[in-house]
Amino acid sequence: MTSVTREQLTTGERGPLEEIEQALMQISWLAQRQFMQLLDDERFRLTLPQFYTLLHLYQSAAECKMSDLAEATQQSAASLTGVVDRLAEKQLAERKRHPSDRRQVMVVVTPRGCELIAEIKQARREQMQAALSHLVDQDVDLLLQLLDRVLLGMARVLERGESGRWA
Amino acid sequence: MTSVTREQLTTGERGPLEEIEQALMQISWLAQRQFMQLLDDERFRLTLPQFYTLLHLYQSAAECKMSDLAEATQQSAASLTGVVDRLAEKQLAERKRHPSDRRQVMVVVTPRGCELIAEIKQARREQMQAALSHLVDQDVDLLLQLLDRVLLGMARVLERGESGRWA
DNA sequence: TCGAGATTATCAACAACATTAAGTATATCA
DNA sequence: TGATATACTTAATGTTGTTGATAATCTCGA
Repeated sequence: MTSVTREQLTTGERGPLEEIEQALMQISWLAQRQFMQLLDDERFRLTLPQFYTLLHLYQSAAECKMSDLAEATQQSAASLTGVVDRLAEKQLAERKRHPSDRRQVMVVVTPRGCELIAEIKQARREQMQAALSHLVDQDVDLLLQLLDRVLLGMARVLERGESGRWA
Repeated sequence: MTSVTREQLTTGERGPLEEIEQALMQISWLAQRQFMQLLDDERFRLTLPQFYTLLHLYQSAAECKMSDLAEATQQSAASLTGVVDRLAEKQLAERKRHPSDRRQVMVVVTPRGCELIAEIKQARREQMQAALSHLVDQDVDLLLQLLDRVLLGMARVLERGESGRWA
């Protein structure tokens, strides 16, 4: 547990934790912006919510309930309806009915959707490798371990945020 | 020497670089989603583009040209016009004329805007500390160094992307 | 000094999302 | 059966992103 000084509470602080926070947020913003432009390529023509929604379908083996998909991708149910509409129009995903509970709508990725995701991941890998090319193997392994732990922490915060709002 | 299977070459590969790429993109998406919800709090009522625009004004000491602001925040000039409109309505930023070149519009953050940014940074720090609380000091320093290098690499890719599109 | 061409920012029209509240269909259970 | 809960969609409004056109201003050569 890191100790917190009074200065950190009152003024601007400049502890390493805040620097990490700033670096992470800046990376997040830039990465999403870069990726948005990549997805806008005529080969793909996807938006960020469309991509992350399709990606979750691609990664989850079986079909996926709307409400689970909304929680996994951190979108509201109302937004997701429109996103899935557009994925279905493009024939990248399909809606099905749950056999026993007809209220539920199940979504699956189509073969065409799988292909597209694979192409996008390939393009993104090239883009990212350019950004990470100056890291040596040792750094890569270390960074990966640390990022996994950050991700774990963020997921945990999100879970807690479900019911009671943090902050 | 680790051997490379045929699967890694043809299908999804699973090298550490790709894992970093995936972890980074997932963190970016979640971080932006979390932060979007935080900014939606009644205390702030900002959107992500509004925040990052205001943040850049806050961090750059002097007033800022529209085109420079657009490049720094990675938004199109047309989008930025609307964003600055809304910041000005909320009295968080102001437009000025460049004295000698009257085509240019200079933007500055107001004292009210500075206060708001400070409050948001404080709230975000608390949120982020919850996510990073399980990292020990040593990890924090290491992670920071690595993130800085990632950021550097991404900025460099962005610069090159100005003229010729990557990927 | 005048006018052609650049530069800078804005506008207009449209699609995609986010949010909120209301609505519809289905399930559950007393 | 009827009340209530659940799962999803719809509708209304605001913000952002894209593209192409427009307006204002500057620069520079004739």
